[in-house]
Amino acid sequence: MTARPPPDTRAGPGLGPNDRAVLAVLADAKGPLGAYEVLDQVRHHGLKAPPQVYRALHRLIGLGLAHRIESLNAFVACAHGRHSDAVRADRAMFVICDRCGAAVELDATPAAAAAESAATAKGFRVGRVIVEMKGLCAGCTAEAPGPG
Amino acid sequence: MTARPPPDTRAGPGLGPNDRAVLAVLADAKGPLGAYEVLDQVRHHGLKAPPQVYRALHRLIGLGLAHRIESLNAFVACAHGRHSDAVRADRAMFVICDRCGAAVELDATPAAAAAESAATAKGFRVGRVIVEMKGLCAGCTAEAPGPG
DNA sequence: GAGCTGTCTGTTATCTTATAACATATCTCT
DNA sequence: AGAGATATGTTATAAGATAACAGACAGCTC
Ligand SMILES: [Zn+2]
Ligand SMILES: [Zn+2]
Ligand SMILES: [Zn+2]
Ligand SMILES: [Zn+2]
Repeated sequence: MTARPPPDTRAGPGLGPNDRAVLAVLADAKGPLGAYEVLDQVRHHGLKAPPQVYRALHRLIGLGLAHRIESLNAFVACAHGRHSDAVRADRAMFVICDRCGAAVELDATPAAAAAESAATAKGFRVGRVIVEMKGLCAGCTAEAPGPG
Repeated sequence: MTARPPPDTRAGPGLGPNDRAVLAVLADAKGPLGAYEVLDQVRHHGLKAPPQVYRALHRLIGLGLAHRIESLNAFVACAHGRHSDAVRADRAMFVICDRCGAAVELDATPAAAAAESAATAKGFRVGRVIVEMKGLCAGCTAEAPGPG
Protein backbone atom coordinates (compact mmCIF):
# COMPACT_ATOMS: atom_id res chain seq x y z
CA MET A 1 0.00 0.00 0.00
CA THR A 2 1.74 3.16 1.31
CA ALA A 3 1.84 5.69 -1.49
CA ARG A 4 2.56 5.54 -5.21
CA PRO A 5 5.89 7.21 -5.94
CA PRO A 6 5.58 7.46 -9.72
CA PRO A 7 8.58 6.13 -11.64
CA ASP A 8 9.73 9.08 -13.68
CA THR A 9 10.66 6.94 -16.69
CA ARG A 10 6.98 6.59 -17.52
CA ALA A 11 5.32 8.98 -19.86
CA GLY A 12 1.80 8.28 -18.69
CA PRO A 13 0.54 8.65 -15.15
CA GLY A 14 0.99 5.14 -13.84
CA LEU A 15 0.18 3.58 -17.18
CA GLY A 16 2.03 0.50 -18.30
CA PRO A 17 3.14 -0.06 -21.88
CA ASN A 18 0.11 -2.21 -22.62
CA ASP A 19 -2.19 0.45 -21.34
CA ARG A 20 -0.60 3.07 -23.51
CA ALA A 21 -0.65 0.86 -26.59
CA VAL A 22 -4.35 0.19 -26.15
CA LEU A 23 -5.10 3.83 -25.44
CA ALA A 24 -3.20 4.89 -28.54
CA VAL A 25 -5.25 2.52 -30.68
CA LEU A 26 -8.50 3.82 -29.23
CA ALA A 27 -7.41 7.41 -29.69
CA ASP A 28 -6.51 6.78 -33.32
CA ALA A 29 -9.73 4.96 -34.12
CA LYS A 30 -12.51 6.74 -35.94
CA GLY A 31 -15.16 5.10 -33.80
CA PRO A 32 -15.79 2.59 -31.06
CA LEU A 33 -13.70 -0.57 -31.27
CA GLY A 34 -14.46 -4.04 -29.99
CA ALA A 35 -11.89 -5.55 -27.69
CA TYR A 36 -10.81 -8.00 -30.38
CA GLU A 37 -10.43 -5.20 -32.90
CA VAL A 38 -8.15 -3.50 -30.40
CA LEU A 39 -6.27 -6.74 -30.02
CA ASP A 40 -5.68 -6.94 -33.77
CA GLN A 41 -4.25 -3.43 -33.69
CA VAL A 42 -1.85 -4.04 -30.81
CA ARG A 43 -0.39 -7.33 -31.98
CA HIS A 44 2.60 -5.49 -33.36
CA HIS A 45 3.21 -4.21 -29.84
CA GLY A 46 3.56 -7.76 -28.67
CA LEU A 47 0.13 -8.24 -27.14
CA LYS A 48 -1.30 -11.59 -28.07
CA ALA A 49 -4.23 -12.56 -25.89
CA PRO A 50 -7.61 -11.09 -24.90
CA PRO A 51 -6.90 -10.73 -21.17
CA GLN A 52 -4.06 -8.34 -21.89
CA VAL A 53 -6.42 -6.07 -23.78
CA TYR A 54 -9.26 -6.37 -21.32
CA ARG A 55 -6.97 -5.61 -18.40
CA ALA A 56 -5.69 -2.49 -20.11
CA LEU A 57 -9.23 -1.42 -21.01
CA HIS A 58 -10.43 -1.86 -17.45
CA ARG A 59 -7.57 0.19 -16.10
CA LEU A 60 -8.10 2.94 -18.66
CA ILE A 61 -11.77 3.07 -17.85
CA GLY A 62 -11.04 3.18 -14.15
CA LEU A 63 -8.72 6.12 -14.71
CA GLY A 64 -11.30 8.00 -16.78
CA LEU A 65 -9.21 7.74 -19.95
CA ALA A 66 -11.60 5.52 -21.89
CA HIS A 67 -15.24 4.51 -21.88
CA ARG A 68 -17.21 1.39 -22.56
CA ILE A 69 -20.26 1.73 -24.76
CA GLU A 70 -22.64 -0.83 -23.36
CA SER A 71 -24.99 -1.05 -26.29
CA LEU A 72 -22.13 -1.85 -28.65
CA ASN A 73 -19.89 -3.90 -26.38
CA ALA A 74 -17.20 -1.54 -27.59
CA PHE A 75 -14.70 0.97 -26.28
CA VAL A 76 -13.63 4.53 -27.04
CA ALA A 77 -10.95 6.87 -25.83
CA CYS A 78 -12.37 9.67 -23.74
CA ALA A 79 -13.08 12.70 -25.88
CA HIS A 80 -11.69 14.94 -23.15
CA GLY A 81 -8.44 13.10 -22.77
CA ARG A 82 -9.34 12.18 -19.25
CA HIS A 83 -11.96 12.67 -16.59
CA SER A 84 -11.54 14.16 -13.15
CA ASP A 85 -13.77 14.70 -10.16
CA ALA A 86 -15.03 17.85 -11.83
CA VAL A 87 -15.95 16.15 -15.08
CA ARG A 88 -17.11 12.79 -13.91
CA ALA A 89 -16.46 9.76 -16.08
CA ASP A 90 -19.70 8.23 -14.91
CA ARG A 91 -21.61 11.20 -16.27
CA ALA A 92 -20.56 10.85 -19.88
CA MET A 93 -23.13 9.96 -22.49
CA PHE A 94 -22.87 8.87 -26.08
CA VAL A 95 -24.78 9.41 -29.24
CA ILE A 96 -24.19 6.66 -31.75
CA CYS A 97 -24.95 6.90 -35.43
CA ASP A 98 -26.63 3.73 -36.66
CA ARG A 99 -25.48 4.43 -40.18
CA CYS A 100 -21.80 5.42 -39.99
CA GLY A 101 -21.00 4.12 -36.53
CA ALA A 102 -19.70 7.42 -35.19
CA ALA A 103 -19.98 7.90 -31.45
CA VAL A 104 -19.93 11.36 -29.91
CA GLU A 105 -19.32 11.89 -26.23
CA LEU A 106 -21.49 14.48 -24.51
CA ASP A 107 -22.04 15.59 -20.95
CA ALA A 108 -24.80 13.56 -19.37
CA THR A 109 -25.11 15.66 -16.24
CA PRO A 110 -28.57 17.11 -16.96
CA ALA A 111 -30.01 13.81 -18.17
CA ALA A 112 -28.35 11.94 -15.33
CA ALA A 113 -29.83 14.36 -12.81
CA ALA A 114 -33.32 13.72 -14.14
CA ALA A 115 -32.78 9.99 -14.15
CA GLU A 116 -31.25 10.02 -10.71
CA SER A 117 -34.10 11.96 -9.18
CA ALA A 118 -36.58 9.34 -10.38
CA ALA A 119 -34.38 6.62 -8.97
CA THR A 120 -33.78 8.23 -5.58
CA ALA A 121 -37.54 8.75 -5.28
CA LYS A 122 -37.75 4.95 -5.30
CA GLY A 123 -35.13 4.63 -2.61
CA PHE A 124 -32.22 3.76 -4.88
CA ARG A 125 -28.74 4.99 -4.32
CA VAL A 126 -27.32 5.68 -7.75
CA GLY A 127 -23.76 5.02 -8.81
CA ARG A 128 -22.95 4.91 -12.48
CA VAL A 129 -25.45 6.37 -14.94
CA ILE A 130 -25.42 5.02 -18.47
CA VAL A 131 -26.98 7.15 -21.19
CA GLU A 132 -26.64 6.12 -24.81
CA MET A 133 -28.65 7.25 -27.79
CA LYS A 134 -29.00 5.57 -31.16
CA GLY A 135 -29.88 7.56 -34.21
CA LEU A 136 -28.34 9.41 -37.09
CA CYS A 137 -25.54 11.91 -36.97
CA ALA A 138 -25.84 15.23 -38.75
CA GLY A 139 -24.05 14.03 -41.85
CA CYS A 140 -26.07 10.86 -42.17
CA THR A 141 -29.34 12.64 -41.46
CA ALA A 142 -28.72 14.74 -44.55
CA GLU A 143 -28.17 11.69 -46.73
CA ALA A 144 -30.70 9.30 -45.27
CA PRO A 145 -34.42 9.20 -46.05
CA GLY A 146 -36.60 10.65 -43.35
CA PRO A 147 -40.02 12.06 -42.50
CA GLY A 148 -40.35 15.45 -44.13
CA MET B 1 -40.43 -34.16 -30.84
CA THR B 2 -44.01 -35.16 -31.64
CA ALA B 3 -45.92 -33.31 -28.94
CA ARG B 4 -47.21 -30.01 -30.27
CA PRO B 5 -49.25 -27.74 -27.99
CA PRO B 6 -52.50 -26.97 -29.79
CA PRO B 7 -52.54 -23.33 -30.86
CA ASP B 8 -56.23 -22.74 -30.16
CA THR B 9 -55.47 -21.62 -26.61
CA ARG B 10 -53.61 -18.54 -27.76
CA ALA B 11 -53.96 -15.64 -25.45
CA GLY B 12 -51.54 -13.19 -26.98
CA PRO B 13 -52.01 -11.21 -30.16
CA GLY B 14 -49.92 -12.85 -32.81
CA LEU B 15 -47.58 -14.50 -30.35
CA GLY B 16 -46.42 -18.01 -31.13
CA PRO B 17 -46.01 -20.68 -28.48
CA ASN B 18 -42.28 -20.03 -28.23
CA ASP B 19 -42.87 -16.36 -27.66
CA ARG B 20 -45.32 -17.06 -24.88
CA ALA B 21 -43.08 -19.58 -23.22
CA VAL B 22 -40.21 -17.12 -23.18
CA LEU B 23 -42.40 -14.29 -21.99
CA ALA B 24 -43.78 -16.44 -19.18
CA VAL B 25 -40.27 -17.22 -18.01
CA LEU B 26 -39.29 -13.57 -18.03
CA ALA B 27 -42.46 -12.58 -16.22
CA ASP B 28 -41.85 -15.19 -13.53
CA ALA B 29 -38.23 -14.26 -13.01
CA LYS B 30 -37.21 -12.12 -10.08
CA GLY B 31 -34.68 -10.23 -12.15
CA PRO B 32 -33.09 -9.91 -15.54
CA LEU B 33 -32.23 -13.19 -17.23
CA GLY B 34 -29.55 -13.95 -19.76
CA ALA B 35 -30.70 -15.60 -22.96
CA TYR B 36 -29.15 -18.89 -21.94
CA GLU B 37 -30.83 -18.76 -18.56
CA VAL B 38 -34.11 -18.34 -20.40
CA LEU B 39 -33.18 -21.27 -22.58
CA ASP B 40 -32.64 -23.46 -19.54
CA GLN B 41 -36.10 -22.53 -18.29
CA VAL B 42 -37.91 -23.28 -21.53
CA ARG B 43 -36.36 -26.63 -22.30
CA HIS B 44 -39.38 -28.36 -20.86
CA HIS B 45 -41.44 -26.50 -23.45
CA GLY B 46 -39.45 -28.19 -26.16
CA LEU B 47 -37.09 -25.36 -27.02
CA LYS B 48 -33.57 -26.57 -27.45
CA ALA B 49 -31.36 -24.05 -29.20
CA PRO B 50 -30.30 -20.42 -28.75
CA PRO B 51 -31.86 -19.10 -31.97
CA GLN B 52 -35.30 -20.09 -30.80
CA VAL B 53 -34.89 -18.02 -27.67
CA TYR B 54 -33.27 -15.07 -29.40
CA ARG B 55 -36.00 -14.99 -32.04
CA ALA B 56 -38.68 -14.93 -29.38
CA LEU B 57 -36.86 -12.25 -27.42
CA HIS B 58 -36.49 -10.04 -30.48
CA ARG B 59 -40.16 -10.34 -31.26
CA LEU B 60 -41.20 -9.60 -27.69
CA ILE B 61 -38.96 -6.56 -27.58
CA GLY B 62 -40.34 -5.36 -30.91
CA LEU B 63 -43.85 -5.66 -29.52
CA GLY B 64 -42.99 -3.74 -26.36
CA LEU B 65 -43.53 -6.78 -24.15
CA ALA B 66 -39.94 -7.16 -23.02
CA HIS B 67 -36.77 -5.13 -22.74
CA ARG B 68 -33.10 -5.72 -23.18
CA ILE B 69 -30.78 -4.36 -20.49
CA GLU B 70 -27.66 -3.44 -22.39
CA SER B 71 -25.30 -3.21 -19.48
CA LEU B 72 -26.16 -6.75 -18.38
CA ASN B 73 -26.71 -8.43 -21.72
CA ALA B 74 -29.94 -9.60 -20.16
CA PHE B 75 -33.68 -9.41 -20.66
CA VAL B 76 -36.75 -8.58 -18.58
CA ALA B 77 -40.49 -8.64 -19.10
CA CYS B 78 -41.95 -5.18 -19.34
CA ALA B 79 -43.15 -3.99 -15.96
CA HIS B 80 -46.25 -2.53 -17.58
CA GLY B 81 -47.21 -5.66 -19.40
CA ARG B 82 -46.73 -3.95 -22.68
CA HIS B 83 -45.86 -0.62 -24.24
CA SER B 84 -47.96 1.44 -26.58
CA ASP B 85 -47.46 4.65 -28.50
CA ALA B 86 -48.46 6.51 -25.35
CA VAL B 87 -45.94 4.76 -23.12
CA ARG B 88 -43.03 4.29 -25.46
CA ALA B 89 -40.88 1.22 -25.08
CA ASP B 90 -37.83 3.21 -26.12
CA ARG B 91 -38.36 5.57 -23.20
CA ALA B 92 -38.07 3.01 -20.46
CA MET B 93 -35.13 3.15 -18.10
CA PHE B 94 -33.78 0.75 -15.54
CA VAL B 95 -32.19 0.97 -12.15
CA ILE B 96 -30.10 -2.07 -11.37
CA CYS B 97 -28.96 -3.07 -7.92
CA ASP B 98 -25.34 -4.16 -7.98
CA ARG B 99 -25.83 -6.20 -4.84
CA CYS B 100 -29.07 -8.17 -5.30
CA GLY B 101 -29.45 -7.89 -9.05
CA ALA B 102 -32.93 -6.40 -8.97
CA ALA B 103 -33.90 -4.25 -11.92
CA VAL B 104 -36.71 -1.71 -11.67
CA GLU B 105 -38.27 -0.19 -14.76
CA LEU B 106 -38.99 3.52 -14.61
CA ASP B 107 -40.16 6.14 -17.06
CA ALA B 108 -37.19 7.68 -18.79
CA THR B 109 -39.13 10.48 -20.47
CA PRO B 110 -37.64 13.38 -18.46
CA ALA B 111 -34.10 12.04 -18.62
CA ALA B 112 -34.50 11.17 -22.28
CA ALA B 113 -35.73 14.66 -23.06
CA ALA B 114 -32.65 16.18 -21.47
CA ALA B 115 -30.38 13.78 -23.27
CA GLU B 116 -32.13 14.28 -26.56
CA SER B 117 -31.90 18.04 -26.39
CA ALA B 118 -28.13 17.83 -26.00
CA ALA B 119 -27.98 15.46 -28.96
CA THR B 120 -30.21 17.46 -31.27
CA ALA B 121 -28.13 20.53 -30.48
CA LYS B 122 -25.28 18.63 -32.13
CA GLY B 123 -27.37 17.83 -35.18
CA PHE B 124 -28.24 14.29 -34.24
CA ARG B 125 -31.57 12.73 -34.94
CA VAL B 126 -32.31 10.53 -31.94
CA GLY B 127 -34.04 7.18 -32.09
CA ARG B 128 -33.74 4.87 -29.15
CA VAL B 129 -32.59 6.29 -25.83
CA ILE B 130 -30.93 3.93 -23.37
CA VAL B 131 -30.82 4.95 -19.71
CA GLU B 132 -29.55 2.52 -17.14
CA MET B 133 -28.36 3.20 -13.61
CA LYS B 134 -26.21 1.02 -11.40
CA GLY B 135 -26.38 1.32 -7.68
CA LEU B 136 -28.09 -0.08 -4.63
CA CYS B 137 -31.79 -0.66 -4.15
CA ALA B 138 -33.54 0.54 -1.01
CA GLY B 139 -33.22 -2.80 0.74
CA CYS B 140 -29.55 -3.20 -0.04
CA THR B 141 -28.76 0.42 0.83
CA ALA B 142 -29.99 -0.29 4.35
CA GLU B 143 -27.68 -3.27 4.71
CA ALA B 144 -24.62 -2.02 2.88
CA PRO B 145 -21.94 0.30 4.27
CA GLY B 146 -22.23 3.87 3.12
CA PRO B 147 -21.03 7.43 3.69
CA GLY B 148 -22.50 8.69 6.91
C1' DG C 1 -55.55 -30.93 -55.43
C1' DA C 2 -51.01 -28.98 -57.05
C1' DG C 3 -48.18 -25.28 -56.71
C1' DC C 4 -46.68 -21.00 -54.89
C1' DT C 5 -45.49 -17.66 -51.04
C1' DG C 6 -44.51 -16.01 -46.63
C1' DT C 7 -44.00 -16.82 -41.80
C1' DC C 8 -42.67 -19.46 -38.03
C1' DT C 9 -39.95 -23.24 -36.41
C1' DG C 10 -36.14 -26.66 -35.64
C1' DT C 11 -31.16 -27.74 -35.94
C1' DT C 12 -26.25 -27.47 -36.62
C1' DA C 13 -22.32 -24.97 -36.64
C1' DT C 14 -19.86 -20.99 -35.93
C1' DC C 15 -18.71 -16.42 -34.46
C1' DT C 16 -18.05 -12.78 -30.95
C1' DT C 17 -17.30 -11.21 -26.34
C1' DA C 18 -15.30 -11.87 -21.79
C1' DT C 19 -13.13 -14.06 -17.88
C1' DA C 20 -10.94 -17.83 -14.85
C1' DA C 21 -6.80 -19.77 -13.64
C1' DC C 22 -2.17 -20.20 -13.45
C1' DA C 23 2.73 -18.95 -14.51
C1' DT C 24 6.26 -15.45 -14.87
C1' DA C 25 8.29 -11.19 -14.47
C1' DT C 26 9.23 -6.62 -12.04
C1' DC C 27 9.49 -3.44 -8.57
C1' DT C 28 9.92 -1.90 -3.62
C1' DC C 29 11.00 -2.02 0.71
C1' DT C 30 13.51 -4.32 4.45
C1' DA D 1 18.61 -11.89 -0.69
C1' DG D 2 13.68 -12.45 0.74
C1' DA D 3 8.70 -11.01 1.17
C1' DG D 4 4.75 -8.70 -0.74
C1' DA D 5 2.57 -6.19 -4.24
C1' DT D 6 1.75 -5.08 -9.07
C1' DA D 7 1.98 -6.00 -13.94
C1' DT D 8 2.24 -9.37 -17.61
C1' DG D 9 2.10 -13.53 -20.43
C1' DT D 10 -0.51 -17.77 -21.68
C1' DT D 11 -3.90 -21.38 -21.99
C1' DA D 12 -8.34 -22.71 -21.76
C1' DT D 13 -13.10 -21.95 -21.32
C1' DA D 14 -17.40 -19.49 -20.26
C1' DA D 15 -21.08 -16.60 -21.92
C1' DG D 16 -23.54 -14.18 -25.53
C1' DA D 17 -25.27 -14.00 -30.36
C1' DT D 18 -26.00 -15.12 -35.16
C1' DA D 19 -25.51 -17.42 -39.96
C1' DA D 20 -27.23 -20.83 -42.71
C1' DC D 21 -30.04 -24.34 -44.01
C1' DA D 22 -34.14 -27.59 -43.52
C1' DG D 23 -38.84 -28.57 -42.40
C1' DA D 24 -43.69 -27.35 -41.19
C1' DC D 25 -47.79 -24.83 -41.97
C1' DA D 26 -51.32 -21.35 -43.39
C1' DG D 27 -53.33 -18.77 -47.11
C1' DC D 28 -53.84 -17.95 -51.77
C1' DT D 29 -54.22 -18.98 -56.92
C1' DC D 30 -55.15 -21.68 -60.57
ZN1 LIG E 1 -14.95 10.99 -21.36
ZN1 LIG F 1 -23.55 8.95 -39.32
ZN1 LIG G 1 -41.63 -1.59 -20.25
ZN1 LIG H 1 -30.54 -4.74 -3.91
